[in-house]
Amino acid sequence: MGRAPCCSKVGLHRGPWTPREDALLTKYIQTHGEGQWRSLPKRAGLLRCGKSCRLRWMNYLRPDIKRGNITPEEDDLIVRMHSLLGNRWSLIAGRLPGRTDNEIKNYWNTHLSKKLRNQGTDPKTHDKLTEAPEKKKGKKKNKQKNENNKGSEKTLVYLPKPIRVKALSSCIPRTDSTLTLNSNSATASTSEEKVQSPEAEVKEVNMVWGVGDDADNGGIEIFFGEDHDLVNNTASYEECYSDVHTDDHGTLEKLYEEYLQLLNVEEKPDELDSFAQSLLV
DNA sequence: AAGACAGACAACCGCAACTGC
DNA sequence: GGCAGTTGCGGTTGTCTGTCT
Repeated sequence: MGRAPCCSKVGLHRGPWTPREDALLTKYIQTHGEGQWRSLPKRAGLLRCGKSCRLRWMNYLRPDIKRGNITPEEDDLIVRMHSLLGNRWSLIAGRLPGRTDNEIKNYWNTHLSKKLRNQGTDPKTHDKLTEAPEKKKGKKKNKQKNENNKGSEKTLVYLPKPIRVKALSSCIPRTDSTLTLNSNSATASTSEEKVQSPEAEVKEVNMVWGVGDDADNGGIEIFFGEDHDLVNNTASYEECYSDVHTDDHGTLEKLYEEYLQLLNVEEKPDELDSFAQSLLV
């Protein structure tokens, strides 16, 4: 609180990135790896704030990013994930390999919310709209954005604060994981990102995630980690190093089903119910 | 052809969570 | 436990581009 925004320094570039800036950033990260965003611009010779560099890398320059052409299957998965998770774009993006939270957020705001509205579904709650689909507004654009919430009666929907997934590994690529589940736990395996350094040994690590007791807080926690012993002993997982092909409708379908399973695990109904409620309310 | 408008999406901002001291 | 620095997330805004008049 009260801290000055990191981009407030005068003399720093803002706005669209130039190819040269992209090249500098990419080259630097390929050599030195991600992180240290605050000092990165200076070391990379960029007149940008660290935040801007991080955003540019995460959303556009990372080698594993897939741009454009959201498939109908992905489209469908996004809608259904949104109905489960709400505006947790990073969680949704994490289940769509190669897609970023920003891209999904934009896609939602520009395409999907309209599409749902036209289908008579409230894009926020995924309930059926009682009124006819909103007519196309006339010509006000940006300025009108803020007005939208003023005039109309707002339905208050309680959404719990987003829970931050505990990262037990310092560098887990969010967008390149395949989930495999059994009935007791959710596990995932991931091929570790290779951007740290061209010289860096490419290592492949099994990543696991699951739901467990959070004894400290008396609740449930979701965790990610590098090893299966992070999951309870009964956990099993399949080794899966292959890339995820999101064109594969079956894979996306499976991901969604697995989420549903996660929310319906029978072993700890009370805790999981509350967990599920926290996501769904 | 030119201006107005709307759509799309890249980028920014503020804040919360995390981390290390 | 408190504080300050860093990172990540979601909401919002700015700008570019295509389409319409």
